Amino acid sequence: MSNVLNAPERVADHTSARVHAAITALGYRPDRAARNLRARTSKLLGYGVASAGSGESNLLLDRFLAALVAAASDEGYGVLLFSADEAGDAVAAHAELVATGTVDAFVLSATNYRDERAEYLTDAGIPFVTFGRTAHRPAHDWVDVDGAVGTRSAVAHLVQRGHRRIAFVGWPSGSVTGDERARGWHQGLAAAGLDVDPQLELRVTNSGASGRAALDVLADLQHPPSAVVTVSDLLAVGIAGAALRRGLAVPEDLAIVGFDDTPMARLLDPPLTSVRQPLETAARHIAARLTAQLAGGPAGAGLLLRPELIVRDTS
Amino acid sequence: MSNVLNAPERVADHTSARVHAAITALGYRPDRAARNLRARTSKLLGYGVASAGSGESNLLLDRFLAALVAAASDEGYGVLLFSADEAGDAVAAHAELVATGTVDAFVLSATNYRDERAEYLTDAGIPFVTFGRTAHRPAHDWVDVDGAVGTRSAVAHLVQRGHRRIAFVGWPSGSVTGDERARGWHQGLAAAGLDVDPQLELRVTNSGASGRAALDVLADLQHPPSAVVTVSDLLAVGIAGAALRRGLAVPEDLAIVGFDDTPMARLLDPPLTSVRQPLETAARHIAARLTAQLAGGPAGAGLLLRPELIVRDTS
DNA sequence: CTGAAAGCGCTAACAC
DNA sequence: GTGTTAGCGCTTTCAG
Repeated sequence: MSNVLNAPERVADHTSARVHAAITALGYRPDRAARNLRARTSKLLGYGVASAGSGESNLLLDRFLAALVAAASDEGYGVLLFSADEAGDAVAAHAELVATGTVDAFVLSATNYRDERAEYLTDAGIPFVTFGRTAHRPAHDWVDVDGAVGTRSAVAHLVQRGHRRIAFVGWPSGSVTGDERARGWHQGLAAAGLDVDPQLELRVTNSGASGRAALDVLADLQHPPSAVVTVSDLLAVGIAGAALRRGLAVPEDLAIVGFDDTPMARLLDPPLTSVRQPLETAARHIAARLTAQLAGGPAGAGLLLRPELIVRDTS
Repeated sequence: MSNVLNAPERVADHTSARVHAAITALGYRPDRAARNLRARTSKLLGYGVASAGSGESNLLLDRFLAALVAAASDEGYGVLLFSADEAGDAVAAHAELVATGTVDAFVLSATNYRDERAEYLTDAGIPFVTFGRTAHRPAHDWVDVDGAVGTRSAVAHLVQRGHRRIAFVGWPSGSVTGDERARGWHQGLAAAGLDVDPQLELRVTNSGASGRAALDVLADLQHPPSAVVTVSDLLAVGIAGAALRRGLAVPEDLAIVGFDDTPMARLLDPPLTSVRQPLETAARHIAARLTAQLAGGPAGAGLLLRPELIVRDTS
C-alpha cells in the first residue's frame, strides 16, 4: 500500500486502482503527526501576532492574513498563529517553535530596519520571508509594497488636479514604512517641479486626534496647503473631520488622500481617495517564496509591489 | 530521563535536578511531531477563515483573533488558520483536519441558526465551541455577545437623552445576530413605553450605500426619527454622512449609534457612539471551554456576554 | 512489480 | 526510585 501513495510510478495500474478503492472504501486519511514525525516537517507556517493593540498594520491584518491563509493552503501549508508579544519574547517564541519542530518556516510582518526575529532566524537557518523590508544583512527573502510609489502617485494625482501646496502627514521617522512614504512625497513634489516647504511636512502618531491636531497646524499656516497626503486612512479621517469643522470644504478647500483603502474609505462622506496595497498578491508571493525555500531553493531576493491609488471624492 | 519529565513525582530530587541540568545544558526541546504521534493530540485549535470579503464579522476578526491566540497560548494551544470558503467546502475542510488528526478542536465563528460545521462536528464527536449561537440540538458549547442588550441599551440611552422617535437600521432577518439586535430595539422601545412604528424599522445589507439610502428613506418620512440605532459602524458612517449632506446636524438633528466600536469610531467627526463587544473576554472563555472539553469535561453550555455602550458625540 | 520491515522521537508501561 | 523498552502510524528502503 505504501508504495502506491509514495512511489506511484513503481506500481502496476491494477494494484494502484485496487489500493485506491480500498482507501476510499475505508475512508483512510494519513495521520498528520506520524507523517510529520517521519518526514521531519510540519507543513505549518508560523505567524506571530501581537495581542495588544499593535499600531499601524492592524487594520490590514484581516485582508493580509486571509490572503496568506488562502495562498498557503494552495501550497499545502497551514498557518499557525502564535503569541509573540514584545520584541524579546517574540524571538523566544519563534525559537521555541523552531526547537520543537512545530513549524517549517515563518512569515514576519511589521518589520523595521532592525528586526531581531529576522536576525535570529537567519542565524538558526530557518526559512522565512518578511512582509516588509529590513536593513538586515545578509539579505533575506522579502516582499513589500512600495510605499514611496503610493505617496508619489498621490502627489502626482493632486498636482494633476491643480494643487501646488501639498502637505504630508506621516509617522515619526525611524520606520521603514513611514520613511518610504515620506520619501515618495518628496519625490512627487520634485517630479512636479515643486519646492518642499518644511512647514508642510508633519510627523505624528497614528491616531485621529493627531490628524485633527495636524490639520489645525496646517490650516493656521500663513500659506495653508490645498491638499494633504497621509499615511493612513485613520489620519485622513481625523483630518477630514477637523477640516469640515473649520468650515473647509472637502475636496474644494482641502483635498485629502488616505492610505490602505480600509473598508470605511468608500463609505465616508465624501468617499475617501486612498492608496490600496495589493495584499493578496503580496501574500501569494510570500507563500510561493516560502515553499521555494522549503524545497531547497535560495533565499535573499526581494520583491517590491506597486500599490494602486483609488481615486474617490476627497481629491 | 523520561520519568523526570512525565512522572516527576516518582523521581528523587537530586536525579531530577541532574537531568534538568543536562536538559538545559544540551538545549533539549521535545519534538512536537513525536509527542503528537504518541499522545494522539496536536495541541492545535482550528479556525477556518473565509478568503473572500466575508461580511459582518470581518472588522472584528482582528481583535477577536488576537485575543483568541493569546488565550489559547495561555492554555498551551496554538491556533491553526485554514481555508474554509463556502458552506459545503467548509465542512469538508473541517472533516479533513479531523481525519488527519491535524487539530484537536475547533472554534467556529460566523454561525447562524443552522450551521453545517456544528452539525458535522457534533456527529463526529469533535470538541468545538462556537462564537455565536445556533439552533443546533443537542446543544453545543457556545459563547456569544448579547446583541439584544447592545441595541436595547442604545435605545435606553437615547430615550434618556430625550428621543422619542428612534429608528433601527439592521440587516435582513434570518441571521441570529441580526435578529437579536432587532429584538433589542423592540425591547428598548417597549421598556420606555414607546410604540413601534414599522416605518422606523429598516433592513439593509451592510454597506455605506445602504446606510445612505436608509437615511434618505427615514428623513423623507412625514415624521422622521430624531435618532437611529444601527447594527454596524459602517452603516452608522453611511447614515452620518448622508445626514450631514442633507443639512442635518449630528447629534442635534439626528443622533446615531453604531455597533462594534471599530477603531475609526472615535476618530470620526463627531466621534461615534457605538456598542463595544467584549471580544477578549469571549476569546478567553472560548479557550477555557475548549480545554475543559479536551480534558474530558462535558459540553453543551452557553455563555452570554454583555456588550458595553461607548457614548461619544453622535448621541 | 509487490510485500515486509526499520525507524523517526517521544510517552507510558514495565522490569529492575 | 531508576533505567529499559514497546509502539504510536507513517515513509522509505530492502528483499523477494
